[in-house]
Amino acid sequence: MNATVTEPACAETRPVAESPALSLAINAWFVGNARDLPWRRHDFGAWGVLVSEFMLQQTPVNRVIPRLAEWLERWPTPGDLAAVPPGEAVRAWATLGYPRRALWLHSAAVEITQRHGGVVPSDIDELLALSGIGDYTARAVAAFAYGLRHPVVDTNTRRVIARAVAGQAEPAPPSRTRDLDAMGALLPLPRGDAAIFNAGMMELGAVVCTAKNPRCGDCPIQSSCAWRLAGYPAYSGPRKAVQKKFEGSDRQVRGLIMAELRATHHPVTDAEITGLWPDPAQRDRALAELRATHHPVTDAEITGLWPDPAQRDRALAGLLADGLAVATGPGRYTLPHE
DNA sequence: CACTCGTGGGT
DNA sequence: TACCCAAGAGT
Repeated sequence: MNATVTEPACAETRPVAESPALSLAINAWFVGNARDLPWRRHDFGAWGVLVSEFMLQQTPVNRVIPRLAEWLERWPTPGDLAAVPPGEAVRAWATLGYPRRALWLHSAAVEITQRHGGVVPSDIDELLALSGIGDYTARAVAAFAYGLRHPVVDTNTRRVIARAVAGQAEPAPPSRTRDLDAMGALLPLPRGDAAIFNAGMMELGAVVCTAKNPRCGDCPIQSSCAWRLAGYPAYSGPRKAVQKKFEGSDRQVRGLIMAELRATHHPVTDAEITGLWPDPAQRDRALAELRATHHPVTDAEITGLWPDPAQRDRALAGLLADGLAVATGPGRYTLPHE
């Protein structure tokens, strides 16, 4: 690590890379140009950071911000979330996408409550043991919530390293050890500087060194960027797998069923209702009204969502297998309520 | 490892 | 219009 650079520019593998110039320039830029995002507030807390990281997995910042605020207002601690049924988390997740994350976040809250006394752990391995937390999220929480010195590598960081250090237009396919080593070699020694550098690399990749149409003229490291110095060579590596078309896909059907499930509610028992109000006639009228809008999703409704029976079956089976839907009776489904 | 998993904005 | 892309994780 941190070997002193004694060779001039001809050492092709690492001329600029291990010089501290990169982190110095990026940190200076980040301090002056970082977006004012909620999870960067000093008092945001580890739970808030963890929730934000779950939401930010594959969902853009702008869509996360309002859901995150609602979420933390409703469930200010892991224990608050752990106390409600998982379906409530899925409903509050709304249209952020990939609703399994809501289920996993709920599970993580339960695990934090049970195993860690309701305190978000700071240890990488303990974080990795939580549901829905992988290499990126574990390190992000440790670094951003607790200020610990770990390399944090996301898709932005990988792209910045590929360009600025390796001189390539796009990063090679992700490789855990190689990516962590590459970032680890660039990471400043002081904890605080390391945390800023982790965030700064991500920020640079998010707002300047973007996947398409990078704004190289605004880049704080343009003068040392290996990609620029090489004349912006085009990417020549393996082609990234093209995302399958969403329109008409099983995924779209899942999404439609999920939207229906989010609009439903846990079936209330007669006993619960009896306890709410003394007058039976009034109870029945209120219940009839509720059933018109709040009821388990029925097979008939699902049939109306999509014409292809095979796709409907696959989508529903997938949701049941994932625990995003549960059967509450023959042909009746709701979000998980236990 | 390749594949799957939502949703919506940008170009 | 059809892609492309987005602070990944689990199987």
